[in-house]
Amino acid sequence: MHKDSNQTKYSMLISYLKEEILLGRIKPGEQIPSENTLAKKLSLSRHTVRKAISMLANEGYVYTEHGRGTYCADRNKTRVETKNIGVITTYISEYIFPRVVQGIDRVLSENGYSIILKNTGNNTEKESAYLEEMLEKNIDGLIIEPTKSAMYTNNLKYYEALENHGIPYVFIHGYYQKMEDKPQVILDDEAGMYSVASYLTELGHREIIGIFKADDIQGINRHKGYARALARIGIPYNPDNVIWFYTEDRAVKPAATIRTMLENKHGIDAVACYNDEIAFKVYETLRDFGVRVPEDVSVTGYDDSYFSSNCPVKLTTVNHPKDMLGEAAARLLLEMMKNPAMGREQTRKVIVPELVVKDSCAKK
Amino acid sequence: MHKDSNQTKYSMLISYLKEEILLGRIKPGEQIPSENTLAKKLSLSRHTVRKAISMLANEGYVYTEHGRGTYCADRNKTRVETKNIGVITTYISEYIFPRVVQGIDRVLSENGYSIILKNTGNNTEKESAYLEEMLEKNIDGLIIEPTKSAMYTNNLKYYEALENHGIPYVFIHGYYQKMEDKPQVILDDEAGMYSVASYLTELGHREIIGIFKADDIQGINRHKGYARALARIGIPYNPDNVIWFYTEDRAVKPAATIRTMLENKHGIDAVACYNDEIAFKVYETLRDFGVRVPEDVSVTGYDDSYFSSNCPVKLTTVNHPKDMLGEAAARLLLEMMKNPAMGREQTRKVIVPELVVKDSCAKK
DNA sequence: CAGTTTAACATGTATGCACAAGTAATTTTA
DNA sequence: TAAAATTACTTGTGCATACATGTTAAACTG
Repeated sequence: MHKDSNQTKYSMLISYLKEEILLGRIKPGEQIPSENTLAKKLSLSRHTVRKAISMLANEGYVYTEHGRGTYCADRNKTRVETKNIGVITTYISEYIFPRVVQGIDRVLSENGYSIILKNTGNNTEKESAYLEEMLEKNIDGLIIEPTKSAMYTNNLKYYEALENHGIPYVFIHGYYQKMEDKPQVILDDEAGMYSVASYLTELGHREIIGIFKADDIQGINRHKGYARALARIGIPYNPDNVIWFYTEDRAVKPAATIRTMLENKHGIDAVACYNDEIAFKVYETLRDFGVRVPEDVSVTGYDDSYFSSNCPVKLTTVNHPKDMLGEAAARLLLEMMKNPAMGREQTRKVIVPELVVKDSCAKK
Repeated sequence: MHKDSNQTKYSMLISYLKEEILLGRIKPGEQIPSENTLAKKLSLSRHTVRKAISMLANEGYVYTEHGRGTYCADRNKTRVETKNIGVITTYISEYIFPRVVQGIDRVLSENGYSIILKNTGNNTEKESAYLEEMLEKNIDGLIIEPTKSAMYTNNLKYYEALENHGIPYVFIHGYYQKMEDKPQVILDDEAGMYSVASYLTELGHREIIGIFKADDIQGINRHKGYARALARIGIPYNPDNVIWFYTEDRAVKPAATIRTMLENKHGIDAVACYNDEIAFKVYETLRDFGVRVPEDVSVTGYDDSYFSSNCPVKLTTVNHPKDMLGEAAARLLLEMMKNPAMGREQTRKVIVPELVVKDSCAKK
């Protein structure tokens, strides 16, 4: 420290440390001496050292961590915090979305962040537009439910841009297959459907119809769980027992196909449905056909929604830890913002849902 | 200074001064009390006061002049459009909230705006905190569903501050009685319940039980419509036929009271319920008691939600133009931002809901 | 040896004191 | 009366001390 002496002590210390950092003698991430060490070495009071360091922190040269120490910042990467987090959702399942957003909001609000909300309506072009808008808005982080997660996406460039800008993001509820190593919080759909299908086989059912959604990764995974559960006890996979539908079909196709099966006397022991809404429709179709649930046919739903509890025969289903999903995503994002260099193992969180047994299944 | 006590002293002082500035009680250019004055008045050390002031200076709220004093900065001069609109909602009716937000989002997104979302969980203190946060975030406008709209509020100062800063705001779904001339988009709850109750009287019913929520303005207004419809055809108002409940009661009290009435052979021709959820529970209670709907007793809901369509006997109800409500609020706000000097007549929008006749009512 | 406790050390909050230095109004002085 | 000195304020710099709180690694314990 060899500066003009008509300056103040703290400003001398500031210029000294600044120089060390700018000349690369203290490297980004490197710890600088503790306040007490500096004070002793330079014969200053701790207060004076502290003032210098706090001003350096304000200018972005260093950052402090309570209880650990003070570190040299990487000045190329520091951006202005907006305290806003982007949240992009897709097609809104009315009974899932609000709770997930609530979970996210709870955690983020506690930490002084706000949500900027966008809905894509499962429209890929809107997803592009909103990702671009988020980049412009200088958000501090992003939580996104991918649009048509089982299909091809050409929005990869936006995710790269986010990475280049050092803006962390977390997939929620689904992911693109090209990006399966990216940060994500998802439900184990395969395990969920596996437990449902296993439950049905254990009740003695063999002709188990499966109804799955074809354009979401959730549908793909639930189908896997279904197939695995049947395979486990040696039931050969029968494509005639599987009904696939798309977002656009969902109000008609599943119920109509079941009706056709009934008319054609296709053997049915049980129906494992993609979700409660489908299960509710299947229940109504069976009832209208004079088939009793669960005495003649067992039916299962998925999501543990109001469809499951409002159905005259309460539907056995799989719970959907909506709040937890949102909270977990928000927590992961907060951690990533704190510690930008998190390993891949730490950024994938899988929540295993649980079977909820109600009244719609019986032994064969 | 009346902030939470688990904060530090200097941060309490910071929030106090920030509030004074944001609410316009200290005006730009005005001198704030000297460090010693503040220290003495608040029983703090000068150092603590100094720390608070230096942080405020860093954030641009004040500026200091050596030897002269500390002054309030003019933050309006640095304000730019953020293209962000604040949306504050309260207790989340899961089946209403997402659609309203969707409606708001559709209109705002079309115009290049984004939503910053906050939920108060019907907690007045959270409402304060979020209003303050919105003021800090430099939003371009605000749509807010008031918390506990039938009760007293002491958040008026924040609305005044919004006006001082030239930030337009719109109440949605409810309003405070002290602020009934402020911009708002609401449903005509009185008219809605009036049409339901009139429908029931026209079917020949006379002993009409009414179930209403006591802590929302909606409940108060629906009760008015109920009373007016009965009065119209000369039925005297009978308090024994009216059941009041609170947010905390809602799962138990309405159904329990109906059960008691049945046990006491209280005459019941029809039950007009506050909403579909209540109506669903009432239906179940009647069914369990062996009372047929609609042959013995007619039941009506309100909101045209999934409860109405999932009920074994589809419930006659009143539609809730959720999307329209959100859209109307967003449009009104956009107009106000364009033309800041809008007259009062133009800023109040009342949407009249419509009766939706289904299967739960019959002639007497 | 895995799990817990403890001690050492980091930053964070808060107080007290002393004096430096800039500003503005009042008082004194030539 | 005009310039200078005084005085009473303001913010700025600096030191000593105390205890609170978070982190980490070494020591201890079952």
